[in-house]
Amino acid sequence: MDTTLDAWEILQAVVQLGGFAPAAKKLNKSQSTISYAIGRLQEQLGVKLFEIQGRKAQLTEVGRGLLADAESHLAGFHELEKRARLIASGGASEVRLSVDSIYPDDRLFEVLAAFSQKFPHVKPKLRQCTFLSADFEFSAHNAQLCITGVITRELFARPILVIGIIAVVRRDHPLLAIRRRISRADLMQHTLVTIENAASGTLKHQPRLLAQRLLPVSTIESAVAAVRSGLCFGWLPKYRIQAELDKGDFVPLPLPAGQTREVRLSLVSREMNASNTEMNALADLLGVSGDPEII
Amino acid sequence: MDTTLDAWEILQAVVQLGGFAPAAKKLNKSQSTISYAIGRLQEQLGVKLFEIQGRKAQLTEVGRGLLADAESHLAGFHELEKRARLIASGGASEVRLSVDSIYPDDRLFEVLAAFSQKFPHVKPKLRQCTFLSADFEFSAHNAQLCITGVITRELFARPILVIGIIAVVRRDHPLLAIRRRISRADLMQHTLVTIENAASGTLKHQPRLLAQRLLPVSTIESAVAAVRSGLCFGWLPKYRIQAELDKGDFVPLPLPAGQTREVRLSLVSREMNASNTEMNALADLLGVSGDPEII
DNA sequence: TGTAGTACATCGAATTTTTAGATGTATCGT
DNA sequence: ACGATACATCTAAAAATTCGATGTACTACA
Repeated sequence: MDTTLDAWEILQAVVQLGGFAPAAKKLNKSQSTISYAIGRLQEQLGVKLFEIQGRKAQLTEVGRGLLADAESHLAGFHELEKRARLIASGGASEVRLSVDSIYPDDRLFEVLAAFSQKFPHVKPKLRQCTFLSADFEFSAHNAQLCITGVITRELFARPILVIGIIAVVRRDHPLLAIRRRISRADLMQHTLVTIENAASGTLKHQPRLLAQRLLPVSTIESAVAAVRSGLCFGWLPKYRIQAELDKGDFVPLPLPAGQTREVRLSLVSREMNASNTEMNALADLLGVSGDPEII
Repeated sequence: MDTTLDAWEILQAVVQLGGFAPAAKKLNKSQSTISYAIGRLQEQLGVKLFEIQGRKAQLTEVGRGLLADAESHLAGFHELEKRARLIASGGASEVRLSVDSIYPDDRLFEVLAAFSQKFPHVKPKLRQCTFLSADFEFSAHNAQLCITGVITRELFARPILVIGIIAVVRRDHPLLAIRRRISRADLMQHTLVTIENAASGTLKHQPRLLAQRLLPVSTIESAVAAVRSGLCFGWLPKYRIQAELDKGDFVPLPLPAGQTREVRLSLVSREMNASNTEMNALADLLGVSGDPEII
């Protein structure tokens, strides 16, 4: 990393205040320091950030583009330092939770609300993972708790929820016109919506047929919408399409037995550490104590 | 800003490689430099990042939490430097576009696809603004082009699209049982879904009745879902609920004339600068040349 | 139980980076 | 043309970072 946070911050100040001298005054530095910092930043990046128009320095288009992105990350580090100092002063603690996006939102927020009420000073930090991403997201987010269906490493995992997945189509889909049991070959004839992980590979839990025509989407919502459009069939969590099933808009495909799927979600934690009261309370609310519910 | 990017990067390396010495080797620094940097970072943040367990330094829970956030922003700055150097080598340029979330997605991506095909080296940077946020988002994102319905400043704006907004309910909603013309008083009796800007105030284009029971949501999708649930009525873009209207699931409220709304989206740009070919091409694709379409 | 080896901390000197103040150059308003 | 403004450059001083050496605490192994 060549550039420094200070340099970007100086750039931001110069642009906001419209000149080197005001920025210098605000940052309690000399004007030459500002000039030096800007010059250095330009040199490191290899681009001109300012263009001298008359006696004013005007941000270039390139500079505008780079600064636009830099500002959010700059704010991120400010936030980070603030948080650290809050923690330092004993102000707050946090519990980091990564949740697979297949986990029902209402359930999640209900739990989070209950938790926040019980531990008002503890900030639950949530990260909604992409669909069925494995527990390595866990380490990426450095989460303490992770709700996932795919467990690859030797971690402490407890089952909490089983989500039924069924293959459905819109009520007027041609697959429903077939009178006999639907075979794999029948499915091959039609487009299947799949939920792809933006980052890496595709979903594993969906029984994939080779050479299947696929419609990749990025969220469960989009997949439901795709099926609603009548364009394709899809393997979807039952609870997410209950309304459509009740109304008769969506119809489950009459597949041979064994063709229903389920995702077994587990709560994964780093250690079976009993010492962290807050974490254990959250785990409890998420349902580790009882038998896994089936929806 | 007290901390430096270098310090965070060192922290990251130490955690990734599991020790001071390996991190030192990787970063081409001496071990004492690493030790100094970590010590300084801890001092600046006021928290212990590592705990010495035996002769190994173990990341504390606090450290894990802070690093988790820092990593994404760190990656952001790396990305930023990379991009700057790409631009420096004449590799690429970009067009930054901010779009109100009410703008139809399919239309947007169609335009973007056509644009990318025409200018493969130009990266269109997209930002989907929140619903009906004004053009000050424009400056926040430093966008060159902005599609918005609210124009507050003296900028160069050209109308491109008119989106019809209608009040709808689910077909079994009690409001439809009223035989006479629906009055304001009738509407007051029922819950209205509103799309709130996460950042600031609420939507202005919806005729708000005082003391109306409100259900605030954050996206148009959620608002549609709320109406679909039958819980409330809502002012929604017609094009987004066409399917529901056609099927008869949603029914427009028979309001007195003048109670239909529309959002007039304009393409706003900083200057009427004719020099930027790419920007003008994108503007063209977005429909500035013809009359604004009405949907 | 002693000894070699590993891992991080600390120290002091050398180096590098950053800073301020003075000065230079170009531009603007009058 | 003049003084004022805005940024660039120069130089010396101040601050920080860096390194290698050494110190301390622990582990593993004999």
